[in-house]
Amino acid sequence: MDDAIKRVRRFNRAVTAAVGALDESFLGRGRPLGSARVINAIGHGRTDVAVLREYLGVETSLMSRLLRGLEDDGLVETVVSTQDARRRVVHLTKAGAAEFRAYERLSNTQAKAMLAGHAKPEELLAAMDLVASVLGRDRVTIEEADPRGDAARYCLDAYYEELSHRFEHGFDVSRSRDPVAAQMVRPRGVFLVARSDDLPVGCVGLKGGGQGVAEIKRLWVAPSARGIGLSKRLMADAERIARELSIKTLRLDTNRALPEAKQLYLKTGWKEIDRFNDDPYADSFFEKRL
Amino acid sequence: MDDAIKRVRRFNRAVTAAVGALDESFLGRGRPLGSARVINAIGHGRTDVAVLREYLGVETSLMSRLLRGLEDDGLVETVVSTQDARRRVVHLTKAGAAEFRAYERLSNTQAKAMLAGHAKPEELLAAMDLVASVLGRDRVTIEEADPRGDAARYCLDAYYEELSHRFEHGFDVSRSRDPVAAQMVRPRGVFLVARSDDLPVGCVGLKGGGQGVAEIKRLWVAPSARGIGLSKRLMADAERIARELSIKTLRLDTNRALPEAKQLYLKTGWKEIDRFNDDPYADSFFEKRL
DNA sequence: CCATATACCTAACTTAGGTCAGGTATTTTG
DNA sequence: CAAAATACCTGACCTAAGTTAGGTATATGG
Repeated sequence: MDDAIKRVRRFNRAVTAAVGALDESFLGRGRPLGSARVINAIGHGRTDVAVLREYLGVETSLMSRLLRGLEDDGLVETVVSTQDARRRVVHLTKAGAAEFRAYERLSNTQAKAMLAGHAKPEELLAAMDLVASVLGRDRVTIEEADPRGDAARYCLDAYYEELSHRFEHGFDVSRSRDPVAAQMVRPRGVFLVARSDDLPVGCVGLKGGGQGVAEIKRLWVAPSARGIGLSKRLMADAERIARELSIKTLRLDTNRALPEAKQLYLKTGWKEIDRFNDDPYADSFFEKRL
Repeated sequence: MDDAIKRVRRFNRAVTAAVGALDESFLGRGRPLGSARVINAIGHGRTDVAVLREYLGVETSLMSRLLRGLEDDGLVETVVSTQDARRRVVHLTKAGAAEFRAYERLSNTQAKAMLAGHAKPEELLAAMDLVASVLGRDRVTIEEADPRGDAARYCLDAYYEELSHRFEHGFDVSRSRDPVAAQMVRPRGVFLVARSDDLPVGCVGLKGGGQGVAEIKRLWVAPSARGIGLSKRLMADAERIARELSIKTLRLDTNRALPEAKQLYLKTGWKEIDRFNDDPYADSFFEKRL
C-alpha cells in the first residue's frame, strides 16, 4: 500500500511536470494560455459567452477582457443573441478560424509524437484512457441521446464487438431481439449516453413496451471507464426516468458470460425471474418493481 | 489513427484539468504553489540552493525571493556552505518541518483517495506507471549505485520475481551464478540503476573478471518503463563505462524465455558465441569486442 | 408596469510568477 | 596574484490571471 501511494505520487509529479509542456504548445503561438483556451473552446462549438465561462471556469469580468482582447486582434466577433438580447454569441473571424486550425494541428502533432515514441501504442492508449477516465471520474456526464445518433452508434458498435468476443459462440445482432430505436425515445423510453470529455464511454437503453412495463437494454461501459461505478449511475438514471414515465415494472435479460452485470443487478434490488422472451443470447432474466 | 489522436488529446485535457486540483492541494495551505514546492523539495533532501533551482526549474532571482519569503515566515534557514563559501545550504526549521509533514499527509491522502475510488487499483496503478514513464521519458536518469543498496535490491527482487514467472521451471537465485556484489563495484565493474523521478525502473550490472574481460548481468527494465528504449540506454552506458575501465571483451548469457533481450543484443553489435559458463538458466551466449 | 433578476461590460486593484540589470563575496584560472 | 568565473542577492519592472465594485441594457414575475 505504501508502494502504491508512492506510485500515485510519482504519477502526479510526472503529470504536473508534463502539463507545463502541454501548456507551452499553446504559448508557442505567442498568446497567453487563457486566450488560447478561449479560441479553442469557440472553435469546438462553444459560442455562448455563458457556456464559454462555464466551460473554462472563468469569471465574467475576466471573460469579457479576454474576448475584448481577441476582438482587438481581429480573431473573434461578438453579436447580440437573437433569443435574448442580454446574451452574446461569439464566433471566430476568418483570421480566428485560421488560428484555431493552427492550434488543432499543434495539438495533433503533439499527440502523435507522444504515441510515436512508444513501442506498443495500443497499450499506452489503453493506459491513458483509463487514467483519463479516473481523473475525469467526476466529470462523466450522462445525457439523453438519439439512439440512432453517432454517439449511440459508437457505443453500440463497441458493445456488439465486445459481446462477440465474450460470448462462447460469438454474437450476431440480427439474431438478437434488437430493440427498435423508436421504443427507446420519449415518451415510450429513452437512450442514455455517458461521456467523459465528449468521448462516449457508456450507454443504456430504456425500451418502453406499453402497459407500464419497460426493458433495460444495451447496458455498456467502455473498458477504460470500468471500475468507477458508471454502470450503477447509468442504471440509476434509467430507473429515475422510468419512474418519470410512469413505468411500474422493469425487466432485463442477460447472459452468464457477463457475470459483473448479474452481480450489479443482484446488488441493486433486481429479482431473478423466469424467461420472458426467446432471445437466444439470454439465459438470465430479472425484474424490478418501481 | 485519428481515434488514437483523439484519445491522447482527451488524456491531455483530463490531465490539465486535474492538475488544477492537484495544485490546489498545495494552495489549500494558504501558500502559493512556488513556495509550497520549495518546502517539499527541501523536505525531500534537496538542500543546496543550486540543486533546488535546477530541480524546480526556477531562475536565481526568483529562488532568492522565495527563500527570503520562507525565511521571513520562519520556515527555513540558510547557512553558508562549508565546502564553498559562495554556496548556501537551506534547511527546514521546526515549523518548516511541520509544514512539510502536513504537505506529505495531504499528498498521501489525495493519492489514497484516487486509488480508493477504483475497483481494480492494481490495473490503475500499472496504467499510471506506464503513463508516468512515457511522460517522464526524457527525465529517466541512469546513475551508478551500490549493488547492495536499496535501489539495487528493489530492482533485483523485481528481476528475480519476473524470471521465476517467465522461466518454464521457475528461477532460484541460489542455483544461478549470482554475481558477487564486489565484482560490480569500481574499479572492477559497476552497477547502474535507472530512475524515473526517484523510482527505480531499471538496472544493469557490469561484473569485472580481470584480464580485460567483463560480463553484463542483471539487465532489467520495469514493465511500466518498457517501450521507451531504456534497455538500450542502460546497455550503452554500461559499455561506455567498460571502455573507461579498459575492458576489451564483454560477455553475457541469456535465456530463450527472454526473446526481446536476445533481439536487442543482435541489433547492437553482439555476436553469439559458445557456452562459456555452466549457469543452468543460460542457453544463449554473446560477446562484444570493444 | 415596476421591482427584481439576469447577462454582460468596464475600471481599478491584487497576487503569483518571471525577467533584467547590476552588486557582493568567493573561488578558480592563466 | 590579478582577471575571470561562479553563486547568490537585491531592486525595478513586466505579464497573466483573478477579484471587487459598480454600471448598462434587457428580461421576467407578481
